[in-house]
Amino acid sequence: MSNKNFKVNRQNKLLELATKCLARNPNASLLEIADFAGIGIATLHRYFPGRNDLLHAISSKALDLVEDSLEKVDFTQPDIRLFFTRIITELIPLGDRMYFLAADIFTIHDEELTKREMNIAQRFIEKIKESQVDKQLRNDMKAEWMYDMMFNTIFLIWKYVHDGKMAAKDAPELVVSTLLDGFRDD
Amino acid sequence: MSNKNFKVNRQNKLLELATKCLARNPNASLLEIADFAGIGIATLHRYFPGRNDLLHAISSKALDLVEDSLEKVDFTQPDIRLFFTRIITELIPLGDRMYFLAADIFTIHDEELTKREMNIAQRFIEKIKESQVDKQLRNDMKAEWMYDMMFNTIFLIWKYVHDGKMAAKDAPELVVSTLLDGFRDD
DNA sequence: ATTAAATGATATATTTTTATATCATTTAAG
DNA sequence: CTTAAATGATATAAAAATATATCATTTAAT
Repeated sequence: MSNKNFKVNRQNKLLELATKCLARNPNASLLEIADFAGIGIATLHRYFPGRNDLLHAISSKALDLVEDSLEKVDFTQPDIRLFFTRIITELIPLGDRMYFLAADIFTIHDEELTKREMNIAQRFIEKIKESQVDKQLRNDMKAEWMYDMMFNTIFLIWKYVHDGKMAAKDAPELVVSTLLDGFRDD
Repeated sequence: MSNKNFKVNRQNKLLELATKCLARNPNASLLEIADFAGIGIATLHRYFPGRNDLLHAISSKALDLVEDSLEKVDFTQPDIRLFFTRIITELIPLGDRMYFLAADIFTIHDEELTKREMNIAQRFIEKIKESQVDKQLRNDMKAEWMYDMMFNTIFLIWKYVHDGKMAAKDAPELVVSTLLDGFRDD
């Protein structure tokens, strides 16, 4: 039992390092990934039989993290600005472990993963639609578009934080204000 | 002379098809690219000695297209909304030929290309800064951020148009309004 | 301390990708 | 029509990536 947990933790650590390596160079070979993680190529193959298995595990883990984040957020929060701030504050620290949900390259065409992604999207889109009904958000724009913009913007701010162009603590406010208020001076 | 133009046109056509192929599958092999373009792998190598040469040419061509688009746009247009609408209308039809400027995967670490990208960015950033001074755009946000958001949003709408989620003609207004006005209902 | 499992290094095999060479056929120009 | 260049198909070489096997060493559990 504790043995199994040890293995699981090691696997998680490996996943995290593999993710970081691939975020730096999406074309990294398995050998490069193993070196980066400080393990032998043989061990990498023991944990993940093939490249696809690794990519799938990374994607799945990324979805785990997002799902966990959503658990912590109150979707009944009536103020959409507070809601957005809360969720984005939660998501930003996930950093490059999220890279994979954005980069098409890694998209594993897997029914289960796609389904999970769609479920996440659906929760947001419904929340957005509610806010459209009660006039907090514009009604002349599709909720799906707003959702995609939100995630797209989060990916952009991740890069900013990663590149040191912005402090993580300032990120949520910038993202929320950009999305809700736009660039226009009023 | 006309012989040379024939070759150049053929090369352009090949570049376009290669780009489309890579946009669909960024890990496409050279053989897949050649097949997609309906030419032999030998011919592909004749035009582009190696994979990097091809990627470099694609990136360069993409920058050509953006630069050409900028040429058509009046940067002295004082109304920033009209300016944004104009430039985005110009950029959207470039479609997946632009994919490469967004996807990190293809980033060729090439001084010349980086320089050209930076020049393009600089023109926009200066325009944005001017609009901040005359109170058309918010002053509490870095111009660089607005620029990155703009391109990021254009990439997103490209996907929408490509996937048939949106008519190309409706795209510019949505992008401009999203960026300038935000999601908030007011 | 002993034992069994896991690991990393290494060697090696397999597969895939990239690159080059050859040649008959097609194409464009004069 | 003739000629020279360009092309695509094919073969093949070279390189890179992926996968498997072996084994001495390390590690964790008892």
